[in-house]
Amino acid sequence: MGGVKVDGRVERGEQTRRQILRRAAVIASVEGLEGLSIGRLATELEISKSGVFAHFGSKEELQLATVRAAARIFVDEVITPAGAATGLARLERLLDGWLAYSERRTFPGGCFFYSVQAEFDARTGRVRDSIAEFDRGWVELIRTAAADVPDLAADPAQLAFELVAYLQLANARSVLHDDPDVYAHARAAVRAALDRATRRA
Amino acid sequence: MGGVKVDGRVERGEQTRRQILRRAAVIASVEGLEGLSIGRLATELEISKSGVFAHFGSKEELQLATVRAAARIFVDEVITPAGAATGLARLERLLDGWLAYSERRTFPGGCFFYSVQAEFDARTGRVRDSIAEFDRGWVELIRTAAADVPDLAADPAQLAFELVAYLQLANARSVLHDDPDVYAHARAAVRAALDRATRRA
DNA sequence: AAGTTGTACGAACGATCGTACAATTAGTTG
DNA sequence: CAACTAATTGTACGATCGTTCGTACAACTT
Repeated sequence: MGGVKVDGRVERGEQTRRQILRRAAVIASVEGLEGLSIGRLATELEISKSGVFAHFGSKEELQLATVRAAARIFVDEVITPAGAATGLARLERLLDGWLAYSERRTFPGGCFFYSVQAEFDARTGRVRDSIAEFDRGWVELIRTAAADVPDLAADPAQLAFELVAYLQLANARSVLHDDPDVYAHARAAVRAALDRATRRA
Repeated sequence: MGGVKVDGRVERGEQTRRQILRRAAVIASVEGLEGLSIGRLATELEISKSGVFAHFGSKEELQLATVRAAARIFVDEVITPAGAATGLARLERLLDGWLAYSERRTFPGGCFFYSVQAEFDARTGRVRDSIAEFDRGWVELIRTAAADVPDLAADPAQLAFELVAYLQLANARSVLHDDPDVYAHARAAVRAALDRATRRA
């Protein structure tokens, strides 16, 4: 497809940009999107500070681009692997995929979005808005997946709330206490909730 | 008693200190404990920057004192009101008390500890340790209260995990989306979980 | 009264923050 | 080759950060 125009300069620039954003997402999952600084990013990547800055034009744009980059990683690691499954299988694969994504520390600070949500939830501005929108989409995805389970004996929205709660707390407590065992609690809670919601009357 | 020694200077100092910490907890629930700056604190309270600093000697000590101050508020608003209740009533009062504490925005950024946990969970140091210890104590309190429910038909640790998960997600989503309705989801989830765990075989 | 203690202050420190802009380098064209 | 363009750099700025220091003053002790 139209990949004929290959300007080596632009290509290199985009690669640098990807490299910056990858590192930015890693840092932000630990230090937050405010703790993420352009100077530190430059030092760690051995790029000039102005070189980093030029790619985004402002810190807010860097933060927004970092959120988008993390969202792509999230989709690749959690949503895409669920593939074309339907019904209960799809819901299970999404939940299992999320727990695995959190547990394997795709981001060193645990789930990127858990970190930045808590950081920006009480603020205003475009960064908060983009984070909130992503969260809405994720919960809506789980709710829809739940609603697509045949003969569901529960309110999909209520079930989605409970399921997402288990995932979030497992991530939070595992990071805070260096305790991998909480994932077992989360998996047990997920299994029990799905059993309840799918057992035939 | 023994409150006979009343050094007016010390008294005034302690009042200033309390005033600083009250504001610090409010700010930190929105901006985080790192976003909390001594200069801003001084400006808002109309105290000199060095005056604020002198009370703590370092930013880390200010952060630690802020965590302790927030912990006292949390105890006053959530744990003390549960009073001397026992069994299921105690567990219910703790959970309801927490949801009310979050919902009424005792701290403008929602639960103080949710905010700072997410901020410090992947870091190291005394601030993170004190936050982690507080969280351990809270979950342990819920687990113990659950274990004290007569004829409990569930593993207390597992039940505590699920209950705390509902509380945390309600707080998180209500702040992020300015949506008070999530508390209804949390209350329904809590009620259902307690019903399940206490219905007689 | 004189001396001591504790709080609060103002000024300044070096470091780092985000940002601006001109100069430079590397790659693409004619 | 020169002309052009896009990515990157160096230098500098004003602001703010946490921190240090010497000082002022009120309140306590003797």
